Amino acid sequence: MPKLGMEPIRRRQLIDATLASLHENGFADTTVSRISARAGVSTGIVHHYFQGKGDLLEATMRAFSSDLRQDVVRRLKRARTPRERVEAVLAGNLAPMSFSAVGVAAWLAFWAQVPKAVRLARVQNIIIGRLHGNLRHALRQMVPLADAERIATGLAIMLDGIWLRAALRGGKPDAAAARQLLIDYLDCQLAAQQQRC
Amino acid sequence: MPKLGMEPIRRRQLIDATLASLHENGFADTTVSRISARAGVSTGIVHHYFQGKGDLLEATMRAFSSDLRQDVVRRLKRARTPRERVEAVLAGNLAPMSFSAVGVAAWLAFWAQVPKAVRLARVQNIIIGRLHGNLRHALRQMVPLADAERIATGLAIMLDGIWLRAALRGGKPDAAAARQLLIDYLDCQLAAQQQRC
Amino acid sequence: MPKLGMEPIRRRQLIDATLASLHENGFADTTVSRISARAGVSTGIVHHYFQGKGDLLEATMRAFSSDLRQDVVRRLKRARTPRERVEAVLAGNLAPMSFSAVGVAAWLAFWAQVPKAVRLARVQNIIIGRLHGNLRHALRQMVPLADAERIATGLAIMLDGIWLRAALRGGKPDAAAARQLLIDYLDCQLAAQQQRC
Amino acid sequence: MPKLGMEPIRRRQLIDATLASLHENGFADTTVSRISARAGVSTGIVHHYFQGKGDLLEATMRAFSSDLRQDVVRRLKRARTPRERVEAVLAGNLAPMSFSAVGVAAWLAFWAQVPKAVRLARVQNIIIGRLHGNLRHALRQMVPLADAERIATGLAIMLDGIWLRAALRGGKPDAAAARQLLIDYLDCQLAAQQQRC
DNA sequence: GATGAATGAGGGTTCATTCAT
DNA sequence: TATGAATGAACCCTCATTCAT
Repeated sequence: MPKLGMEPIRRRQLIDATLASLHENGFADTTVSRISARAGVSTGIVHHYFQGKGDLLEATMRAFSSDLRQDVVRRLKRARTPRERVEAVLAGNLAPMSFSAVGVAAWLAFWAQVPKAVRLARVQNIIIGRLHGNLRHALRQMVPLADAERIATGLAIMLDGIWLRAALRGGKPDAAAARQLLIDYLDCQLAAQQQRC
Repeated sequence: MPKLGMEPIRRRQLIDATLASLHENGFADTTVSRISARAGVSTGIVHHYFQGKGDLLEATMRAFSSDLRQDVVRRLKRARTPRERVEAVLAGNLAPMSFSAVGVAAWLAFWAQVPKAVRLARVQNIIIGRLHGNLRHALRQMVPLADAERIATGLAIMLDGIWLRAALRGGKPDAAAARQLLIDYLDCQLAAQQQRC
Repeated sequence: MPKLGMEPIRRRQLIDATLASLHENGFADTTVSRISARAGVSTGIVHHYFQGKGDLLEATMRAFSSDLRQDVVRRLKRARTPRERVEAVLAGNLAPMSFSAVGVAAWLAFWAQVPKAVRLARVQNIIIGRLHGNLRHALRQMVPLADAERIATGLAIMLDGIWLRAALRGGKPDAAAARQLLIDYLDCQLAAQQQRC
Repeated sequence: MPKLGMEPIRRRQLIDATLASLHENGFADTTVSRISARAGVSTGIVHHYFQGKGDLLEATMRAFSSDLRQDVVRRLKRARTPRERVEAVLAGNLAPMSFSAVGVAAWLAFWAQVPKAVRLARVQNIIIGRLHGNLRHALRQMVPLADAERIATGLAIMLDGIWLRAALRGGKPDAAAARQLLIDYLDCQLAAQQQRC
């Protein structure tokens, strides 16, 4: 008699083990057998719940981005003003759940695969699009469209730089300093825009 | 007498082939045999001029960073004012020689190895240190130290974000747009600082 | 459920194939692929059941020495007098199971690795120690300790010479002639010792 | 203008370097490049003075055995009685020049190649033949032929066992202890033979 | 559902040998 | 005579994947 409902459990186990291994071993040393060992299952199981290693990696990237997204959405719902919405997006991208040692390390590993892995590139595009969209939409209510576009791009790129640096430095990322840098950029740009009017 | 003086020639050939392969095949598929094939030599030659694959990769990273550095230094020499010096550093980091499709792709590949490759991490730290130092030093003559520090960090992180995005997008990087973003950030910060006085 | 209990079977298969290859191809040409081919399995399997080639070689040496030891122990159990015990040790070291064309060839190959392979040296030391101990203990009951020591050493060294010669000559070792030589040595020494009293 | 008469010098350099490497690195790690490095010449030179690595190894074995032989011959010339001649042969095989850490290590390495290297086997056979011949001839004048044969074999095999043990133990071989063992064997056998008459 | 035994292609690396100089 | 650049085959080993159980 087969155990029922194991699928979501096993998938999550393997995805978590993949994230952990990306952080601990790096992409090159994240093998199927290491992932399954960390998940406490056999190697064969990976191909039972995923089509292969590539599929597992893609699922991991999606799961991670989905977590991040949900956090941002939750924060956006609580935001009352456009400014609060911008800050909600930034805060969501710096929340400890995602902006962690494991998170940034895994994400850097994914980035490096994007240029050659079409499936991962697709996920990456969606994430970038969502981030830009969220920022643009909120900023649009504070400044003209062209400025909103420009500032959104600046914030998004700076956010990428922040994640990258966090991954390169290792250790627990400093969310406070990161937030400071972004808010500083935001304030400066908004002030300059005000002045031009 | 054997052929003499082949070492620098072969080393450069292999380094160039490595850069090309990182761009074309990605890090995972950059194998010794692919590198040597592209360089038009046998696989054995790699171990004749380098300690191994890891050594070749490190040498490639160093060579690339050295090229970039020389470009920056050359530009710094021509700069007359502090402002020109800041712009020289930025321009050097966006010059077509380094900020190219091949360059950013290779660099992303290296970034991904940094967390697990101590040797590459060392190179990376030197580069970051140099970039921050150059920016800080020039800015120091325009604004108070604390502000110089802050703006230098902002510019450096944004520069990383820009390279990352360029690598993720693929194709020829848009240096003009990148410069715009950085100059915009710089001007905005300098203006804000002026106002506070 | 996968096939269970394959480990001891496969290990023995591979160890036997290693012994055969050492005899047939010599140490230098005993490669993982030749061993696995002879065992009728893939090359990968070697690293499934052993840490690597070195581990397999060590395991082979241990298995061989263990076989030899068990034979000696069995014979020692049947021996009633000290003299019978000495002969039991010698006979065990000349029994067809170990003192065969394959056995002596493999053993010569191992000897040659001992000076540079710490792991194998360890095994070798244990074997030598056991041989000396067994001989000394039995002789101790026939002659004074100093003589027992001396005769044991003579027998052990002669045994090594016999195995070495057998390996160098090739073909089926001549156990009868070897036994003759050893018994001759033993008798001569015992007689001389008697006379001195 | 070519340097003349380099051949014997270079050959000897390479042979000495080979012996040294066999002792230091073992057979498996005695490569052409290590040998030539130790001899202070280029790798190509080996194939200039020898047909290849195998030829160099054979030449090394021959040179070593030739040295040993000359030492024995010199001692035999000085021997006045049959007994002195037996002892001369034994002493020659235990003289520090050959019976050294380097010598026994190199010799063990050669032994291991004998079963699969016809050329080396040939050299080995000559050496063994010479040793047996010398011993037999001297003993023939002291005891009946059958006994001379038997004792010569015993001494020769024990000598092999002694060299083998010395190689396995490492460090400087103990010639005195070895001589003791052989003389002890010789005396015992001669005494027993006397008695039988 | 789950195992882990088994495969075999492909990885980096070493090495004896050749050859232009 | 002597060099060392260059080759390419063969080495050990790792790995994603498959499959009988």
